[in-house]
Amino acid sequence: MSEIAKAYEPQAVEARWYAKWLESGCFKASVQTEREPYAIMIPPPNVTGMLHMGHVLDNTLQDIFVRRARLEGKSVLWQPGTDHAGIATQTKVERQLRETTGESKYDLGREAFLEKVWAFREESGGVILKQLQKLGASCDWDRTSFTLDEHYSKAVLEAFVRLYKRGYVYRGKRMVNWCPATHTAISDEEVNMKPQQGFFYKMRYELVEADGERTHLEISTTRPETLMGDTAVAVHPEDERYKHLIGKTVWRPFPRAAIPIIGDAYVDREFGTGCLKVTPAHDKNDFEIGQRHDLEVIEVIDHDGCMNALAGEEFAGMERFAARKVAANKLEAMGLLIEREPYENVVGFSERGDVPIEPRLSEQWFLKYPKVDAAKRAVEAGIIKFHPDRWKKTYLHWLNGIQDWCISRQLWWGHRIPVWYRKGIPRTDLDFSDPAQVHVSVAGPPDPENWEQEEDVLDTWASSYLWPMANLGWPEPDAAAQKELAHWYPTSTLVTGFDIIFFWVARMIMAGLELYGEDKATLSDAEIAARIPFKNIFIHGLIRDEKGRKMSKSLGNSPDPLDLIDKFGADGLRFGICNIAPTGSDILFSEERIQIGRNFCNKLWNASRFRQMSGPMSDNTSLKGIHSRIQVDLFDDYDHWILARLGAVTAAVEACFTEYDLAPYTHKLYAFFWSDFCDWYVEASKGKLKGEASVRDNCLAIQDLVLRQVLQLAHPVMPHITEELWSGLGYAGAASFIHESPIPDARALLAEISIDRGATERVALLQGLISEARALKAKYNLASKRDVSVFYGAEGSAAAVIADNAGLIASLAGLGSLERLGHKSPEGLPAAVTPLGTLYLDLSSSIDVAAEKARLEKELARLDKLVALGENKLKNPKFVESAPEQVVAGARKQLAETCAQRDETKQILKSL
RNA sequence: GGGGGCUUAGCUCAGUUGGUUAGAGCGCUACCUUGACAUGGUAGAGGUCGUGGGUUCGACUCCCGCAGCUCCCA
Repeated sequence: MSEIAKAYEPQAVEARWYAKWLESGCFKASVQTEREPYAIMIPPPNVTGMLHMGHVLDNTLQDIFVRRARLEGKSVLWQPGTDHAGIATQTKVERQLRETTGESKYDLGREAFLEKVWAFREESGGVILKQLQKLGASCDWDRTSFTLDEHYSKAVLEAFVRLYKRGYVYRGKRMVNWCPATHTAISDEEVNMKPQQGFFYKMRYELVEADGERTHLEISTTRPETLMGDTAVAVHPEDERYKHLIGKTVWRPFPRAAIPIIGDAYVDREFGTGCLKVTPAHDKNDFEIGQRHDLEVIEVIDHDGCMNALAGEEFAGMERFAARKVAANKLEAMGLLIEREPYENVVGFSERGDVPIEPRLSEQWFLKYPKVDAAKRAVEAGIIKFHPDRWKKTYLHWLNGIQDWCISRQLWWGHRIPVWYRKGIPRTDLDFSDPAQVHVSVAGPPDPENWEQEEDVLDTWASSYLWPMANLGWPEPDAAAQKELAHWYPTSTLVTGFDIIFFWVARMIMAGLELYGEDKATLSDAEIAARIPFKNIFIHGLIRDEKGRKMSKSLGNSPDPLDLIDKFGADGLRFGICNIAPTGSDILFSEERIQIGRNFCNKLWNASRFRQMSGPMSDNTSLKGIHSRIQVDLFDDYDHWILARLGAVTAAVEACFTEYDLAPYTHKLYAFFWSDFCDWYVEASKGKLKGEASVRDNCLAIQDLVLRQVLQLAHPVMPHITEELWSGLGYAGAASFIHESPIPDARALLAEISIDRGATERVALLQGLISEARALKAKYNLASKRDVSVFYGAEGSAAAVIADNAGLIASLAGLGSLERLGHKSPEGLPAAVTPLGTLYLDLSSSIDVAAEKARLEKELARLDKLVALGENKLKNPKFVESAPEQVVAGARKQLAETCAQRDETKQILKSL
């Protein structure tokens, strides 16, 4: 125990305790079967990423959960790690390369380029984890995992091979989102829709054989550069204007060719002219129409976004947007362009390359999702729970419309797909069912010289979807890993943002259901429960700036969390961010809004310091010891009241964790500590601390109990300062940390202390009286005077309560004297009606009668309204009959009190 | 077009199965440096809970319609 410094300096305190925690192995996870297991797998941040506000929120929440679990005596694992972030990392290194040596990855070749990426990761790969430590994250760092680690890679390839053998993985030519800038397929989730200003081109396609008067069809499009790939024109089969033309042909202008007119219900008759040009190679919907009508697929745009030879000699090699203008001009020259109408449409942009994506037909690897029904069942039956619950709708909705997942990426940085093709056979001629031609295994073929490996790598999500299993030793756990799996799998809680429910959360669930255990077609609920990767999913919002905009580098609206830690302390930032994180979807961030965290740290610090200054410190090393110093027979009303409140806040915080509803956590803690304890209890204690030793020591013991509990309640959200004060106030025995003492629940906390409920009610009345007395003084500009005389007009029990607490009232309200009115006439004195009778301000000087009258009349009007409200309610026989007794009694009591206050106010008014 | 969410004080949000006279933080106003804390204290102003119906003794809360905002999917 040492003297608490005057000012709280978070930087020094935080660094010191974090180092001690690491040194003492406080975060180390170990299987202790006698304790309840609790495990969280960190959502792996990008290995080369930097800490941003989203990480701060996500990891603060996880740290809160695991630190609370440690306080509850559980056997805790928080697994850290990073993912390799295929496309993000690769493009970063490519850019670096281009800027430094001017080389491209092709100049270096695959192997040498990958060496560069590994070097980059060695250099910057640990940064984000170090930043998490600054935040106070209590991960078991010795277990830090990386998706390209040897053991992890093995798991990824094993999963691929198993899924392939079970028929879920296949190679196919399909429409994908192609990023022409980075030359890879990307997932739907990596496509951002942006409104774009363009033109709606109306053009004419001549009929091969005129149909009476009609010589052509008018067709609208935003993409004339694709017309060279048109292989049909579609109309709605029931469109009266066109349906007789179905089966006839029109001329594609260039390269000139006759293409069929087909009928397909996909066509929207209201949209444009009702005629749709069909380019199966360059539009997802057109491709599907093409499949239905067996249309030819002509690719005219290459992987780099440039036109190819099939588009015609004059277009070959031309960039696609240049080609758009040229194609339109050419149509115009041919007299086939009717108009260019300015038009805004929504275009998908590649998140990585920031260029419009090109729907493109390409050979890719796909995964048909396994265990979709079981994945739905798991959530519908509550085997996995979303918090808040409503996110399960989003999850189920997605699973209901699920489409095969394109898992291949045309990148080098990632898990190279474990498929080998026999040399000498053209890829297009391969028979995938023949193992002599296509080899699929983790180890590769025994005669590698005769094979060449698939060039593509797996989508990063197709590795991170194994995160919970693979980090605990799947698929080949050794003896130790088997114990860990048995202990911690399924993990307890996944903490993540709603934006990755689809591409991470749902996929992890399906992976677990399919791969964790034997190959089984259908699963019972018990099997589902054993295979799922986690039991609870805690979904939080995304951090936006105070105007609701997404945080981004280009807007410059994203603060550096490390700056914020410097400014507010890690604990301050954590408390602040947690305090403004509602269970809704977005969190509007501003520094102003998290100052509360720093202020709360300051308050906690100073209240602790004040305790130390208030009187001698006794032995605080055990809860039992503190209990033994508390003597209920010495309690006054405030002592009963504060302990009742302490029990209530303990139970409320516990409920936050059992119900996964963290929103009230910081709010309840703050309200209890700041208002109940500091503003009322400590203030009320000040007199007692100067009085008799037995009363003083009892009061100090109660403060010790409250502070001890508050530190433990607050520890999950503000670990450093609570650890510091835990030791500073002497709660730590020899070298013990705060989390090593199990947090008592409300029952254990109050053990043999029986709370007088009557006392807690009296305190509420006294608070009302004191507030009124202060307000009365303030109205006469006497707020700062501490020698004001006040009379009270109460009778009976109310008078007794006032008399019993006269000293306290005088001290809290700043009164020189508080006396019973007796026979003295209150006429002309300013008064305030309180729950404990009327107070009169003893003013020797004259008062502003008009102002006083106006004030009281306003008050009277308010009371009249309330009385009418209460009377009407009680006059209604149905209310009296059907409402619960308590509610009716409460209404009666309230009405009586309000009536008394009204009458009293009337009386005062009359006497003025 | 399909689905979700939101609408409560100037701002950001709470409000637990319907039950007293709707709360907090910030901001604002006035007063206060009183022996923990000005990152503080005391008091105060400020809301017909988006709108129109319905159910009920009773609706911020449940149901339906409408309006506005927002996100996701196509």
